[in-house]
Amino acid sequence: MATATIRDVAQKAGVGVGTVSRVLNDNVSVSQETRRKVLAAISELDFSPNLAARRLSSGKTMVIGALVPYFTNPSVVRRLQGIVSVVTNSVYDLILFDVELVERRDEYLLNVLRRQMVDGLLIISLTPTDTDVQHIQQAELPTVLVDANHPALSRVVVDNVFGGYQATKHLLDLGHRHIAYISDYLDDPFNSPVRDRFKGYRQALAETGLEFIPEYHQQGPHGRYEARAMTTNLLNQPTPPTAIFAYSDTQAIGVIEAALDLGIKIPEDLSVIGFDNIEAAEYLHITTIRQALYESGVSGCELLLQVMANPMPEPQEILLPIELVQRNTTAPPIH
Amino acid sequence: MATATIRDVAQKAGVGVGTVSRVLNDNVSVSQETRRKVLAAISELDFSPNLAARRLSSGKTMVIGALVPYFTNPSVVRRLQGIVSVVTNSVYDLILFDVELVERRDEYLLNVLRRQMVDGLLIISLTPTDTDVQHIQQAELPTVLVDANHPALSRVVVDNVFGGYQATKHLLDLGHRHIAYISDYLDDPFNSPVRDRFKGYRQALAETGLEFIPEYHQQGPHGRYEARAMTTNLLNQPTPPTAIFAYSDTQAIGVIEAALDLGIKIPEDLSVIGFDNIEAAEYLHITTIRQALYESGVSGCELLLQVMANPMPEPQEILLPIELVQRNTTAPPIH
DNA sequence: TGACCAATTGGAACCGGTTCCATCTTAGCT
DNA sequence: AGCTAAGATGGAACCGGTTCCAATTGGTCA
Repeated sequence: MATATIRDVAQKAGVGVGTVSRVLNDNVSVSQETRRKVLAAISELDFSPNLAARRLSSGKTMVIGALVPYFTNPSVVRRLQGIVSVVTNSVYDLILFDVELVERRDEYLLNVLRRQMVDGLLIISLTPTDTDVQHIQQAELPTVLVDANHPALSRVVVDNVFGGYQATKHLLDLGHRHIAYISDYLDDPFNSPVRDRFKGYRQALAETGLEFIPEYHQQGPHGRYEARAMTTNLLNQPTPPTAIFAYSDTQAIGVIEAALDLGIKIPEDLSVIGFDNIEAAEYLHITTIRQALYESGVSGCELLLQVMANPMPEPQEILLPIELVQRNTTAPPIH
Repeated sequence: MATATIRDVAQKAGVGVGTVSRVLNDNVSVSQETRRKVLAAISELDFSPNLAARRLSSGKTMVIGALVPYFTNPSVVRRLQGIVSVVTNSVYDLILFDVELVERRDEYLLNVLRRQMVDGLLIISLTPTDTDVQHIQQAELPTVLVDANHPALSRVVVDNVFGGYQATKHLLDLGHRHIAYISDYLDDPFNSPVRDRFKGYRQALAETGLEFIPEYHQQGPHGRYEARAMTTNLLNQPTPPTAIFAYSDTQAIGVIEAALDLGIKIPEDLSVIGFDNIEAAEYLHITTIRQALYESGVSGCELLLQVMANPMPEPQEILLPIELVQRNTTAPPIH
């Protein structure tokens, strides 16, 4: 069956197309009787308005976009789950843009902006440049950052400096004095948390009067295997660290595996603390800094819906709490 | 800036709108010189074609839909990651429909079909009813099932009966004779794997001359906590099982936690085998049946793209292999 | 040289909604 | 009774692309 159009409905109901449109969009003035007739015609023809046409004429897409980096990253997935839970209960649909290659990030953003693909945009764990922000503002697209920061955009963030500080402080409090940090590349322009946590790490060290030892900071691509390699580097040094702060739980798992390989006991010989509190951290009893991943998605999406409904003059910031979760991978050093 | 339209481009380039459209869609006959002029005008005006308009006039949405149940389920996430990896490298965008409530499943499907929201549809882990299939065929929407089965639709599947058989056989081969199965509700019409694996379980038992003991089958909502409760039920029986086959790794984790609570040692006192081989199974060294989750998403999406490009008269079936992964949660029974 | 054909191009019609404006009722008020 | 205002309705114009048809141009061949 060729799908019915609004004109078919109008004809069948004996009214004009404008009236049918009014019935479809409720709220406007249509008499009871007319509405009844139109609804009857609609159900008789099994009519459902064509989305593309509706979008073109109304200028609204009824779609929210989510720009995510590395959809394979468990913390990103968790945030997305929060987003999905909110979108599912709204009138919007969700379109997913996965940025696997940082070089293609721009392309995506511009594409989304210029083609009016979405009514609102969530950017996850990708710090936008000033140029990006300019583009966004020019396009007047409601946008919310989740786990990324920019003064000109609304955002849901966590105090990563404090998180890095807290993780390091925990190790210091246990008595460790040789504390390493393994992380993603510090100079990744789109990853600001990696720098913030590093800052917190150094603050805690400085506060205790410890010097920062460059050899104790290893950086590389994100991932379990990469973390494993970095850990081996660390543990083969003349004075190996007695504790390792990993930028993410995923990396902490790599650290643990490397230690296992080398016959180094955790937490007796080596303390490990991660970050994020992904599910696997719970299974493996990894001490970590919990951040509200799922909730960040929920809040981010709720904030976006608000901004879309009535644009706010000032960008909003929602700060989510973090918390040390002590489990079984940290303990005082032996000597 | 009000975004430029194709007519603005036409005017600036001194050509007709048809010509601009031809340039945009390549392949048709446009002279070198004209093409150059048009492209110049396009870049000068920073023009990008409006998607809604393109969709309306061409009838193509350039969007693929993915209908998934419980986006929080790790195996579903893994499949989706496979899908995303393929979609990202295609010209299509991905729209995600998360069905949290089974009752709303129909609503989603009909909505997607009738409003021509997508050019192709992937249905993950949701077995469609005959009525659903009728609707899909009526709408002539290219559709591929992933981890779900229906003879009239193309699909990517795994032999779940064999999987259940293999898991149970592994336990039998180790010498177990009291083997329980914990699973989702068997009568969930949209979850056929749960029944298939159960069938395999019973086949293996029967083949060994063992009777099926109803008390050894526990069913309930999917989840770690629910699995924990079911395990406690099992282990408190007069003759508790010496081995448990869990429908999913997530449930196997619940089983392990319950055993830990009760001071029951794994694998010495209790063997546990899961299904799926999600990442956590690797971390926790759970013996399981590996199915190619990520690959199922990849193949499913590739198959869909094929079907969309040139519709096939016959529905295709791709059967992915499964494999026993022996780790540390299964061993021979003590007595 | 004239007929014919292919390549190129312009632009109207169309996709199926929304929206605005003009028109027509009808009730309310003096 | 006459006038006004509010409510209901029809339908043209519009959103911004694609596509088809007709027209123009230039080249080829007999």
